[in-house]
Amino acid sequence: MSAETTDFARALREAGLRVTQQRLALLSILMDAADHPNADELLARARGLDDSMSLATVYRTLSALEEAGLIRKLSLEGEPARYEIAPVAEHDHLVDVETGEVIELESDEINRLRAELAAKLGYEIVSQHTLIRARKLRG
Amino acid sequence: MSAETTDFARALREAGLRVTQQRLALLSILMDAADHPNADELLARARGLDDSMSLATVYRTLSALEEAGLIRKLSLEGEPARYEIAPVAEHDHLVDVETGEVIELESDEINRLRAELAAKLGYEIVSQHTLIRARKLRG
DNA sequence: TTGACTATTGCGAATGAATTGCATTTACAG
DNA sequence: CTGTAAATGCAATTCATTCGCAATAGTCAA
Repeated sequence: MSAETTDFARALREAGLRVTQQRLALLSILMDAADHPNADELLARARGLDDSMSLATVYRTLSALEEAGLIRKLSLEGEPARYEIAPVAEHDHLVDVETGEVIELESDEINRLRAELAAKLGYEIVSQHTLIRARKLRG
Repeated sequence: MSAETTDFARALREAGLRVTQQRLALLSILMDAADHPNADELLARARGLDDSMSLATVYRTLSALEEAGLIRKLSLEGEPARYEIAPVAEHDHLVDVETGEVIELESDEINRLRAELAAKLGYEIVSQHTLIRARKLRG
């Protein structure tokens, strides 16, 4: 097993989860994914590694991994949720309204403003996410 | 009819939509709502005014009104979408993770930062929304 | 006003993402 | 190795939302 696989196993154990083929498969698929796959796409890719995986397991695994903080669920409007490996730094998303492409946005400054805004109201932020729908400008 | 009802009728006509009892009812309910009701709640309230309204009509009307820019759909994680009258100034939302209460946030500054961010990537913003989940700090 | 045209509605059935019950399998502690 | 609870696969279910279709009701022109 590669170093990465070992890391996933440790991460699972630290989260109090058993290390299963299915969980390792989904984690490695998400780690390698350049895009933000949804449950069906994850199932299709996972079956390339282990053709017995079921959709129910994909959903249950994704919930468990999200709860453990290992992955992030990205709920978009009118389409199935997409998933990504939990980013080291939190980031927001920009969806190209024409192509559906998802672009990751960094902005510490925005995060700081939001934290201040919440604090002013007497709240501490649990999670925050900005979703921008945008159209590519003609070059 | 009150001035408000007349305004709604004009708004509908300007959007190229027929002025129906159902649309007026939903618009006035949303205008008066202090909260952010979902489709079921809107149906229940609408039946107080017109007990023949159907859930299908609620959904179809909400889509039409949203498309016309008269209302805004607020998609939350794991629960039915909620709706609000289209605000004069765009704003974001903070959801209290303990009570489910939705608080509206103003931040021109954040909006400006997001527009800049998008422009830098060659995009023009179609819509943008920030959802913060937060916990009330002990006084 | 009246009639005609077509958007809108109500109803029930259908859809589709996500969840669940249950019997079987598997991880892993002892 | 063995026992036990956790995890899985499958099929059935849930629930928000959408759709087909016949009936109704806005709107527009005469």
